[in-house]
Amino acid sequence: MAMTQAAEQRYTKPVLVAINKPLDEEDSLQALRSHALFQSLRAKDLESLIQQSRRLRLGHHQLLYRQDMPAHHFFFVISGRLRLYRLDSSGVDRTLDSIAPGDCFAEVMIYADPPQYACYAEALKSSEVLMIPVKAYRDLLDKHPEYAQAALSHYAKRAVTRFHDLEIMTVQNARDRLIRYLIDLLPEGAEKGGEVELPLPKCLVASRLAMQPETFSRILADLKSNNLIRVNRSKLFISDPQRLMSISQ
Amino acid sequence: MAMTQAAEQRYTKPVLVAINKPLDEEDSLQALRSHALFQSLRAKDLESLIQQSRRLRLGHHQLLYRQDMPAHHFFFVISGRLRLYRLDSSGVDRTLDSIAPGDCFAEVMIYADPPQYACYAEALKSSEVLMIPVKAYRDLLDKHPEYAQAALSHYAKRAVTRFHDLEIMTVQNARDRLIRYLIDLLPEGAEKGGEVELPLPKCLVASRLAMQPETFSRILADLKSNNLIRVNRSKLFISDPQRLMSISQ
DNA sequence: CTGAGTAATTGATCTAACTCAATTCACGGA
DNA sequence: TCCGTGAATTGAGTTAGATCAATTACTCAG
Repeated sequence: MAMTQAAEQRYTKPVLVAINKPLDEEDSLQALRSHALFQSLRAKDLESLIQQSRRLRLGHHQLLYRQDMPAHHFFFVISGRLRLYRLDSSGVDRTLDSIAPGDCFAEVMIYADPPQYACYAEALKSSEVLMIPVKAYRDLLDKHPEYAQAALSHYAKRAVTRFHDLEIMTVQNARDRLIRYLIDLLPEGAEKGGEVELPLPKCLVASRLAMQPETFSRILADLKSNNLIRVNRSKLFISDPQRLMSISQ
Repeated sequence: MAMTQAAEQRYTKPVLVAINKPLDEEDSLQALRSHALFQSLRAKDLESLIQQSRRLRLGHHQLLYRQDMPAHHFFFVISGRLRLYRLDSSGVDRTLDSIAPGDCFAEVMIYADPPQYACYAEALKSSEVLMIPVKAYRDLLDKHPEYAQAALSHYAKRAVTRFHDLEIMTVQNARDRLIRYLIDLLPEGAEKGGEVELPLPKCLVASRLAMQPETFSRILADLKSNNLIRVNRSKLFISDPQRLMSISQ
């Protein structure tokens, strides 16, 4: 797709350049403390980890890393939003994941061998991320094996999520993939219905679900005309998830 | 698909019934010792874990567990082959993974909450698996946090694999998904070409790749007529992976 | 506030892949 | 070894979704 090839050109330059901003005045890192990977850490250890990290500010569409780059850091999103995507030889851009504040990404690099990024990561709007050295976290776990529990639990969850994502993609038709994707966006226990916000612009959700933007648009229009959803920009209201699911078969 | 609905009926009964076969005469468990999850375990601890486990013999098409069943065990494959699949409301059977001897599966259940299987598991031919209590392994890690390192590494690898599987499925056309799938089956460093064996019957590979068996068959026939592959039963010879990949675009 | 550039929508083809159907093949069990 | 049942293949017809094209609507930077 033209868009990302443009991005390719635009950001050939200095990926991973840190801003040496002090990290003491930390209200925005509150969320970090409650993340599964860090919540069991003693204050002192977390402090030290943060000291070794750098805060990065990313502009709209700015590239953070490329696929196959050696991976010396993983990331925690402080604010904004990012996406992970792959680019293949013919330049087709396939979106694989979107990442919200409070999430970690590329954290599997802590134990990857060889440690290199499996995809591109770019900011979808201006964002701030914490860039944590893989080595620092590994050293911490080596010194305090008891911290591994939380990490294990997090990794297991991650593997389950990816498995579930794969499951959706084995559904053979575009409409049903989209329906399942939407239902997964609903918060836990919203069987009565609710509003969901697309974590990506529509054309990227389409890419994530292996369909064309036109197809995405048409399916949404169709669901709308059948009163299965109400659409307002990137916000969708799903009144009856049961019925929506039953359409999917 | 009719097949698995039949399986549904055939095996309504006693899933997870163990055979109390002594596990001392262990040559076949050699592979277990070299698995990432167990290789760092001291002999005594591994012994104890095995003592708490049961060896299960599964017949052709026998169901091991169902999706949504509470998960008190995870599994190591001693011999044979299994597959993981989902069944949706309309009875469509979607294959998600195949598992070979030496592999573990459902091991993410060790840290899942709630611990319940995310899919069905059935033997593709007569197989033997070791059924390991989740609690036993957790207790072991609680007692010996130093063992967590290996587990973390394994889980990270698993997450990366799933991510890669997802990546293939975001490819929009059937032919290219199949080509990438085949190339991934090639052993590391077989750029010169080589033989791969399909880990599943063709109709299940088709399901895994979200296409119909007919489509799978036609694509294979087409690749064959273009001298891109040679087919012999479930064995495929790929003479020039580069060229195959370049067809895919 | 305004305009440029991208995203979203909608319409009109076209084609890859699905469906249905019929035949051949191969594997597992007796 | 043979037999039966499900797997694989091949053909014909249909359709979901891709592609191409044109318009409208947002978004963001100046």
